[in-house]
Amino acid sequence: MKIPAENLITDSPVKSALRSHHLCSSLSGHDLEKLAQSCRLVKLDSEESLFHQGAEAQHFYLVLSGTIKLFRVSPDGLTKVIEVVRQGEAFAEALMFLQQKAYPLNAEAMGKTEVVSIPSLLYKELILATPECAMGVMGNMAMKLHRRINEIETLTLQNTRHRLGNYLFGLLPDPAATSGEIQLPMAKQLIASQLAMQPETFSRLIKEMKVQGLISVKGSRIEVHDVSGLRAFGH
Amino acid sequence: MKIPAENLITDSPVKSALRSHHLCSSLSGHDLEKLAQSCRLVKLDSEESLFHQGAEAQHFYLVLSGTIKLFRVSPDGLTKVIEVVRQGEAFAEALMFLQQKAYPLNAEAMGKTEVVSIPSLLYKELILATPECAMGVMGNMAMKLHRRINEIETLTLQNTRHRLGNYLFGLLPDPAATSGEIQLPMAKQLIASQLAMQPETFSRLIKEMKVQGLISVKGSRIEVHDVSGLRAFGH
DNA sequence: TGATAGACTTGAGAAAAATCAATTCCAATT
DNA sequence: AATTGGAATTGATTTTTCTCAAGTCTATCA
Repeated sequence: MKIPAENLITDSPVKSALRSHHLCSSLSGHDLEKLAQSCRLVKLDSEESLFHQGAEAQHFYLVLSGTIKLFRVSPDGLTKVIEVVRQGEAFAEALMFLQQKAYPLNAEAMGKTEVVSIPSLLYKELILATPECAMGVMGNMAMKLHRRINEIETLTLQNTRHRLGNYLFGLLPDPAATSGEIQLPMAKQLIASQLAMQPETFSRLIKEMKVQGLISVKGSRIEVHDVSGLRAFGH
Repeated sequence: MKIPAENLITDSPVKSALRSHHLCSSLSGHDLEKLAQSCRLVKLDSEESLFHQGAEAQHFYLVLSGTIKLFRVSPDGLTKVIEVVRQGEAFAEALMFLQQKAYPLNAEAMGKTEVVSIPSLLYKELILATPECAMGVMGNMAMKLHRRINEIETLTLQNTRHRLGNYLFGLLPDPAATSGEIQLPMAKQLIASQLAMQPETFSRLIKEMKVQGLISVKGSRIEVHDVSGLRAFGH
């Protein structure tokens, strides 16, 4: 299952984006190639429209860079934003699965944005051609769903201490051990925003953990000395 | 597509649970019947085990009532809770889709719990037999995913005002109108916990909205007078 | 090497939200 | 109609978290 280096180099951004998305990752190399050839890379300027509600839905989309706003416009001209789709996410795919023929909303770029336009019909054919592939897609979606549920559970934890403790605990390689080492997966401010707190609060809580002897920190590496203490952090 | 009343009456809890779950709702009446006949209703006492890690995975499950704890046990005996599955949710289904043969974790009831045990093999057969059905399942999963993403976005909104405003806004029948009426879908304390705030805070914020003239409240019905004000509540 | 920008940390005060403690309200039951 | 229990509201107080402002640290680049 190794991919030769030369393929990686000549890989188009479109193809590698497809490959890494959960809707396409279980396609065979051959099918992926075929699909990629029918996809188009669409570059949008800020506020440029991608499709309008009511238009025929023959494609679904994957955001390569930038952001897409999905919104509805009522008869009296007011708009409701339904969803904001960020890099790496797909949209209008539920539509395809549910056999709907027209887009029920508008899509418009927020800032310069690149999306991959994927032909729904071909995608469905390829997915359904092999049962393994269809199962693979469902499996990926099921896993994503479970992960989302966990994220939601973390966020509904009462206070910031709780959330941070829980988050760090989740990063431990072996949560059953009494100690371990964590590599933070992104900038601290980004983690803070994911956990719905300010960077300052994040920093202070980390310090508090240090003072309590639960952890020690070198840059983005965190050494956890007391796993159960970490879990209990903030009651 | 009407269901005769007598069917509804004789409907077993198992069958109606299956029907209303997104993994099964797109099965035909006939297939659903067939699947339901191969399912078992499993009643568990508190702390009773459903399956152990390493056991052969021939079923996936749907929680009818109560709660299931999914956890792993490390060599040194410490347990890590991976997920807590509540009423109405399925578990071990990702496993099935991904063709894994053994459960990678343990499942145990937290309090008296009823689950439906669904045979993976039969389910897969039925789902794959008709492309529409497979598509339907994927569509449902895609929609669920989008909904979760929205929930997460609501929860990462900075403050409680924001979250409540956003939540109420989402309940409006016509978000484009300047006013409208909302029926709260559950007890206020439950909504509060979903929005990660205390019931008292919920109550106070509702009052604040009333004072500002944005809404008026009669029990669980809320009349929204100023939709844009509601959206802007809390900046 | 020094300059610079961005990320991170720290402090102090303000604001938001939680907690604790009473009520009040409401619907179900007697 | 009175009783009761849970839900919801309200007030007072404490705690938590945010904000703003000032620094420090670190990596990169000329």
